[in-house]
This record gives sequence, C-alpha cells and structure tokens, in this order.
Amino acid sequence: MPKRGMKPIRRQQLIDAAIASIHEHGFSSATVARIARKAGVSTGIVHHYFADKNDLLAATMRAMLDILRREAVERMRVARSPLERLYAIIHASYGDAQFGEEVFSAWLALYGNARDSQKLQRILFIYHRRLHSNLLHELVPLIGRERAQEAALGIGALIDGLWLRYALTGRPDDAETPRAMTRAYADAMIAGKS
Amino acid sequence: MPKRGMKPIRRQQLIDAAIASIHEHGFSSATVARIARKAGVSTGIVHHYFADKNDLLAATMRAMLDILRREAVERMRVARSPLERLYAIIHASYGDAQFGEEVFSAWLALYGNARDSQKLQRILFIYHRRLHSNLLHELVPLIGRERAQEAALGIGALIDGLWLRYALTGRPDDAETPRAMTRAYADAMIAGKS
DNA sequence: AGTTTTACATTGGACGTCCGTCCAATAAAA
DNA sequence: TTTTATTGGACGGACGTCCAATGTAAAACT
Repeated sequence: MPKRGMKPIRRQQLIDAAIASIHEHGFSSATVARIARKAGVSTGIVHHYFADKNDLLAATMRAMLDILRREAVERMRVARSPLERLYAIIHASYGDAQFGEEVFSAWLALYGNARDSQKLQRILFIYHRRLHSNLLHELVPLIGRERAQEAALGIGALIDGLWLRYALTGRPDDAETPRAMTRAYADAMIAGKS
Repeated sequence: MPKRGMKPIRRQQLIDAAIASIHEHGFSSATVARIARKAGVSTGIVHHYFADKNDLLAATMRAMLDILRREAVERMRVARSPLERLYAIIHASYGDAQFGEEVFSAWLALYGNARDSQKLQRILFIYHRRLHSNLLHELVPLIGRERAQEAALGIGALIDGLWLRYALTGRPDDAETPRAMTRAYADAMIAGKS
C-alpha cells in the first residue's frame, strides 16, 4: 500500500479528521486515537507526520485560517472600490467553506483552548490582527484614520459575535443573513456621525 | 477546625479557585488537584461538595451567569423607559464584576468546551435565550416585533463579539468603550430604516 | 457543668483508566 | 538494497474518583 509522497495527503486527512472529531465529541474528547481512527490510519502515523498532538492542532487551525484567507484574497481581487472591498471581506468572513457546522465548533473549541498553548494563541492573534488591518485599510479612505479604528473594531466584533451565535445554535445553512447585518452595520458606521 | 455550615463557603471557594485555575493555565490544565490546592483544601473535599468535576464546572458557569443576571436586574429596576432599560442591559453585559481578566478567560474556555457536556451546553443556551429575550422585550415597543428580532440578534452578537476581543487581547480595564459602541449600534438599529 | 454521642468536615493516598508518545517490526515501492 | 509508509502495542504518567481514617464542633444526656 505505501507509496511515496503521502505526506501532504495524510496531513490533510488527519486535519480533516481532527476537525470532525472536535465537532463530534468536543475538544477534550478529541484524542489522538480517535482522530487516527476517523482518518482510517493507526495512531502511530500521527507522530510520523506531526511533531505531537499540539502540532496537529496548530496545523488544523492554520488550515482553517488559510481557507478564510484565500477566499478573502479571491473576492478582493475583483472588487473595484474601498466599499466593495469592505463588502468582500465581510462576505468572505462568512464564507461557505467555513460555514460548515464542523468547522464552526472546531474553531470555537480552539478559541477556548488557546490559552493552553503558545502556538494556538499566536495563530489566533495573527487572525485578529489581519482582519483588523484589512478592515482598517479599506475604511480609512472612507471615514478617516480615527473613526476607522473604531469602525474596524466594531465590524470585526460583529463578525465574531454573529459567527458565535450561529455556531452555538447550529444554523450554518444561512450565511446571507449575518452578511447583510454586518454590511448594514458597516454602512451605519460609515454614514454615522463621529 | 471543622465547623458546621461550611457548604456554601467551600463551594464558593472552589468556584473561585476554578475560575482562577482556568485563567492561569487554561482549561485542560485545570485539574481537580490544582483547583483544590488553589482553594487551600485537599482533593477529596471537591467530591464532598460537588458530584464530580463537571458538576463543579457547571456550578462555576452558573455563578458567573448569576453575577451578570443580578447586575442586569439591579440596573433595570431604576430604568424608566424602554430605551433606558435597553441601555441598562448593555451596561450590565459589560459589568465590572465580570470584566475581570480571570472571569474572561474562564468564560471563554467554557464556551469552547461546552460541546463536551450536556450541562454546560444547556447553561450556555439559557444565557443566550435570556439575553435575546430581554433585548427583544425592550425593542418591540420601540421598533415593532419584526425589526426587533433582527436588532436583538445584532446587539447580542455585538456584545459577545466585543467581549471576545477584549478577552483575547486582555484589556479588561476599559469597559466604557464597548458599552458606548454597543449603545451606538442600538441607536442605529432603532433609527435605521428597513 | 461535665461527659458522651452524633454528625459533619477533611485528609491523603489507593485504584483503575485513559492518554500521548515511542519503538521495533513489517511491507511495499523505488 | 535502500528508502519510505505504516502498524499496533508497550510504557510511563496524569487524572478523576473513591474510601477508610481522623479530628472537631455542636448537641444530647446525666
């Protein structure tokens, strides 16, 4: 069975299995054995492709962020104005790819357990900084640097908050409602006084 | 040393210790032994006052929600109009008592690990339902039932989102900024068309 | 008031379980 | 023959839970 160049395939399989496991039984029940079994491989293989369990978890989180990033880049490429690019970021933040229920709970679980590991904390910090920076970049030409700061904070928070609500109530099929609400909030922040 | 009626005292001590432990070393490192040691008691006592570890965790979460609830009730008692009561809910949601860094990370950790336990999930669900219901009750007389639904969802989400940001960046000293932003959002939702 | 009894508080370690990690062995492709 | 992929179990450690033993304050009794 063994062929060469299995590395990227197995890594992806294990990442997918990790997401599914966290979703099904929760973070603390997502053991190496369970993840391996769900991926259809033995437990030993995990440590052949990842340094340890935490490394797999970090890779899982990075993979989720990468989906998000790629979708945002793609959508911003075709946008032609700051407002359009702002909408693109908002649209991508509720991207279909990550609007699956599985990715939801996995993301949330890693959120809650980030304090355990320096690595996870760092990845999370990068996500926040990038989202804020992207929002800020489009907002500044619209409303100036000062008000853009607050607007970026608010829009980012609303994205996370709506996300959280949908993650917990488990209604991942409807991505357009939170998108429209976030756009409306952005409009209000842009039009609003001070 | 043992006196009668230690039950409420020890329970509170253990709950406080649980919050502190989760904050310091993360959720998965908050073992029964560590919590007990931080409370200054032996490990056995934990199972004398709580059914098991999960029961202690659930009680911890309930205690945090109770602080929130009491503060909201207190503030709404003196409010005289729907808008004032809406502001009271918003104010209480960033209450000083729970704006401590410790409570922050504990809350977040329990969020992320809610899927493990039916109990935690239920408590979290109750919190969301209550917040939404309270917001809705004050919004309906202002903008009608239909638009109130969306406004309540958005305000609740913004509260959670801003909370999350402050929890992760760890800046618990400034409670007034998120309050003002949430009030501004509420104003926009009330004034806005659609 | 002094003594006994009762009920509770508390300890600290034993027990069984489960987990992450490691490793020797095997198998297949190059 | 060499390299890579993969297995499955062994190992040590950590954790939650349980329990027998001990100490003490309060109540009951004489």
